[in-house]
Amino acid sequence: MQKYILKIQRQVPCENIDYAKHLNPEQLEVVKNADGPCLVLAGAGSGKTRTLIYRVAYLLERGIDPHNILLTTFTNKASHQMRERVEMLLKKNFEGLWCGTFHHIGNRLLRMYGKHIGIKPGFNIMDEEDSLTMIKSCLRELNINTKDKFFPAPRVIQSIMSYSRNTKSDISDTLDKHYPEFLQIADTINAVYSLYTKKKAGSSNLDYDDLLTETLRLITQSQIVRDKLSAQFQHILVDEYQDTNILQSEIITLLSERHGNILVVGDDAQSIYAFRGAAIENILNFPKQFTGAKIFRLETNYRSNQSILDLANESISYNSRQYEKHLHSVKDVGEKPALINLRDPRQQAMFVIQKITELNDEGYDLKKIAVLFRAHYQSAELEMELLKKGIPYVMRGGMKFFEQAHIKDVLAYLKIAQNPFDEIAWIRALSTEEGIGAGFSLKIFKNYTEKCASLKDIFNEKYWGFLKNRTRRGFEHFRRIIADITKEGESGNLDRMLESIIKGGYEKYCASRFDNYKDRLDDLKELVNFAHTYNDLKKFLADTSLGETFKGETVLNTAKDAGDYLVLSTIHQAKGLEWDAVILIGLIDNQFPHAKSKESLRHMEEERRLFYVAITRAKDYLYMLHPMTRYDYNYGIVIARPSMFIEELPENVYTKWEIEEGVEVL
DNA sequence: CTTACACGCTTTTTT
DNA sequence: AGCGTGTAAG
Repeated sequence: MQKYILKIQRQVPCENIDYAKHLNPEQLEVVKNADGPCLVLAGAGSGKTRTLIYRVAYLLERGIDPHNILLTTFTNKASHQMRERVEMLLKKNFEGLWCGTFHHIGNRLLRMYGKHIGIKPGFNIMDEEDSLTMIKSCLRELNINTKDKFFPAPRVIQSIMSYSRNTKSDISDTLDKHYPEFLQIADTINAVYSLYTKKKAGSSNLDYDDLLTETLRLITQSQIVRDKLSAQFQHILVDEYQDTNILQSEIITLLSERHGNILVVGDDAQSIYAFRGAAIENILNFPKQFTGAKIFRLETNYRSNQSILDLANESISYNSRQYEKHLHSVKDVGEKPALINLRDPRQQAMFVIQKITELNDEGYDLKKIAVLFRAHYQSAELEMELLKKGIPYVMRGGMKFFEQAHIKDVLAYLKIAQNPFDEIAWIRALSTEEGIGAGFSLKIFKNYTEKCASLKDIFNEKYWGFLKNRTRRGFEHFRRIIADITKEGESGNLDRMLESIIKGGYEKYCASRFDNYKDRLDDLKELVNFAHTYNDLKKFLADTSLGETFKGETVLNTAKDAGDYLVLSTIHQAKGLEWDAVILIGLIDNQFPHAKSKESLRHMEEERRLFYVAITRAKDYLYMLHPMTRYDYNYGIVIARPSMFIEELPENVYTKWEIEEGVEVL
């Protein structure tokens, strides 16, 4: 073999960006000197994203090739924004840049190199619901009596398995630490786990957790791949490091083996994902793990006024385990956060409405205001009032576009075309056919896997004699659709494939099954439009499964046409965002902190960090609301105590407001 | 075997 | 209040 060097022309490194002008000295230090292992402790609102973006731009300007940079983010949205901002800064596109969530990066690596560890590049990705369906079918197959009151619900089994995988511990460990009541059935759960693993492999499916565990296995087991990748990634940058888990930290450790340029950014005070396996130890132990690591601190807050920050600092000081920080604001003292006691959730909703109306009149667009809460159901009353008053709003999170039944039904057919042994997809698609329900779907799929060698064999009559009447007609329809999409698929026409599913029968099914079928048909049209931008089925399906959004948030009908709308969000979803005014609702005991978190100090401290995250979203105004009653599904309306996160605060960090009802005659 | 309907149980947070 | 399971009818 002969080596041939292809010379790649690069622009001469020249500094176009005036870094010193755009960044403060703390940030500048990071941008210019973050070589080798580096930990950046970035307080809330300290411009951590900005710093990362400028660091990437700086590297690119110095001639580092984009494909040698790996930048991981927490959400898809964040990754798009980062890429965009880097491109805006340098006025150039960087296609090659590796930028995305760990799950995305894992997906990409496994498609490219999975074959080294026996993973087919055409694998499908299961979302949480798919994985739950598979767990249920495992339970059935193993003849486990799930009706026993004592037996954990499938959802619980799912979280046990997922948690143990994300923390790299075995099932019994997880049970011992977090679900001691199920310790005695560890064997059963292990049996479910191994069948689940087997089924997944058999149907060439990866679930979300696999995207991490298999990526780690890939670079652990294959020396060739590890060498290649660790040579490639000259610079690795990780955002939100406080919320990474042990798998993720091992992945980046291995990937940085060769060059050692690993820059992690985070704030231990904002670690809020331990419940799904995030290891706050990653950030706490980073200096120990990488001896000689440089530590940077970003302690200037550009977001909140000093009063809001004082309250935040006071609150977080009740937590024991943390890095020492001294966050200070560049803004004035500003207005003290308001603490408001309301009679009940309804009065709370009325207060919110009046307050946002006032703020609106003062010149704050609705978009500058957010209502935040611990859990989705806390927003029910408010949503009703907003609808009544015709105030446009957007609920962040909630049901995602690609998680809706009608979207998943249609995509199931495409998944079969992509990966003909995808059990979940078969069952899903078949179940939408008339005359075929849960029972026959499974029978048909079993028959297919046992007798057929390829998808073509579904057209071979000798295998399908056992189907009669209605079921047969349903199956024939299914075959016709498969035939159509296979044909369209040959020319790589994704939108035509979708059209043949929708027009070929799903439309009718949709109308008969859903009463809001018109909205759903509109969604399907949008799906077709979205598909039009793709020419690779694999990529299209991966993007849809990983929750790549194309509409941004689900904008409610009321808000669709009104350019301005209020944001409603869980605190988790509000991470990384900011608003001029933040209204925190439902600050009551058992809801926030959540009842289940009171069992251990660890959980309590995580809840307090969540409270900290909520407070530090606010720039100018912060309203903390606690109604005196709440609705309990066992007892009906019950008295609610204020959250301990409020009660523990000294009274000088907030202003108490008294509510009096005055009658306004219209 | 499918479908329709009623009851009862549950509700944290999510890539 | 909504979903999933359980039951009875087609």
